Amino acid sequence: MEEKEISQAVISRLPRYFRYLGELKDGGTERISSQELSEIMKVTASQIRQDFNNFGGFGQQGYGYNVEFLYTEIGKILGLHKKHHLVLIGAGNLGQAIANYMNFEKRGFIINGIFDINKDLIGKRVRDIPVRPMEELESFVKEHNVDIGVLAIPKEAAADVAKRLVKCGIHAIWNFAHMDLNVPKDVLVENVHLSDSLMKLSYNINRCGKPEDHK
Amino acid sequence: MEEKEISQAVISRLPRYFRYLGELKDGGTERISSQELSEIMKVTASQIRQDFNNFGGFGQQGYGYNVEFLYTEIGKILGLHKKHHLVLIGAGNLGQAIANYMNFEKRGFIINGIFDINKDLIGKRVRDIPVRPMEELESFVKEHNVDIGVLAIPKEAAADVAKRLVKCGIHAIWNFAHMDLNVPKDVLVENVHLSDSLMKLSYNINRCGKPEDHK
DNA sequence: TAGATTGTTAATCGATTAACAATC
DNA sequence: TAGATTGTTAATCGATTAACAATC
Repeated sequence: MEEKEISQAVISRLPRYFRYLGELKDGGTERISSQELSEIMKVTASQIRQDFNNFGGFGQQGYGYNVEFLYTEIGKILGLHKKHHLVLIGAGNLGQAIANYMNFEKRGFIINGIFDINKDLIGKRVRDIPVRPMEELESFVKEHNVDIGVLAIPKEAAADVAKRLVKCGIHAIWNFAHMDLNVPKDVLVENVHLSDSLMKLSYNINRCGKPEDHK
Repeated sequence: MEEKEISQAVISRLPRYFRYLGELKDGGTERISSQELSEIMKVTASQIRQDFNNFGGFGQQGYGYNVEFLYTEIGKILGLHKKHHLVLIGAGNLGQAIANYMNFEKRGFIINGIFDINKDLIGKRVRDIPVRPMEELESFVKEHNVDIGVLAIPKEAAADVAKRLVKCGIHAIWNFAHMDLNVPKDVLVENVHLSDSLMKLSYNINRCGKPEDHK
């Protein structure tokens, strides 16, 4: 079967669709047209139909889309019907926040292990998961069939840890460190660069507030 | 003077340029050509020159760009030469992580106040800033000339708090809550949707790993 | 001056939107 | 069947890349 490449622009929108459809479903809406959805989400109906059609026909002419079905299908496309096993590197504030924020768990993202170099943190439990020393990383990853490495460590340590993760077979890294990782191209990296995001906001404050201000 | 609108695509790239230029500067590099930078950053030299030229000529033919100058200029464009005053709403794990992660401070982002509904947290100090009760939000914002509201609270509370922030004059929200905010169009919202990011990663794992797998 | 590299225009590519025929 | 709304093709728009003249 033809494997038409789907653009990252489309993929970036899927979680948002998923979110809105989840809310509609929970609110008891059974069906929705691209037109209605476009008004709620503030995008064009055309884009919605194009996006969904990348994955085959989810709708029905004259009817629209079944909310629950569409929700489930997008969930599947996003791989949320499968379990993912994660290790979290870095049990500092951010690491703990990620671990706790994790009602991700109900979406199939399970933190198997937490690691840190800081001896004071080792043995401590975050969300009932003990913090382990970095030395155990490799053996742990291999034993537990880990999918995803989460980097919640300072940028100084990130390159080294990423390398270790890749070496023991991890193909996906969720990177909160303040740098770009240099990994083989079969390794996926999804970055969350908080300061980039804040700078973008800062730019727009400057611009929109007082137009000519950066001179 | 003509105010040509700069696309968000360009703006999204500025923090990354800023990051790399900072590193080059710290590493002692004085000048760099778009060609050299393109190799380091893995983008085209053409895009680099186009991006910079949105803001006027930062380079010099036959020479390239002065790293320090370019770094400073992009910093200014991003508004990093000005101080920003923030209030953080939500002193849970994520809120604390954000507050502590804040070597943002050296970039001019100053957390003036931290707020929470949880009575147990009130009075507690995060980074030496006391957590205040939500009742004090409005008066605090007005007193301290606050620019940016940071929402590190559950989505259930987000809409309401956003409304309160807008009402007392805040025009920029850095939103970590798991929902889109509905605000007047003169209010800027920069979202950090962690779960959207993780889902994107999940999609790509499914796709790249085993091509035909979502059926 | 000659060589290098920008600034900028033109060409290409991709993504979004519009339109409409297919069909439920 | 008639009305509604999708799936899909065509048109538009914007962003990226290529090319090259300007100039340091």
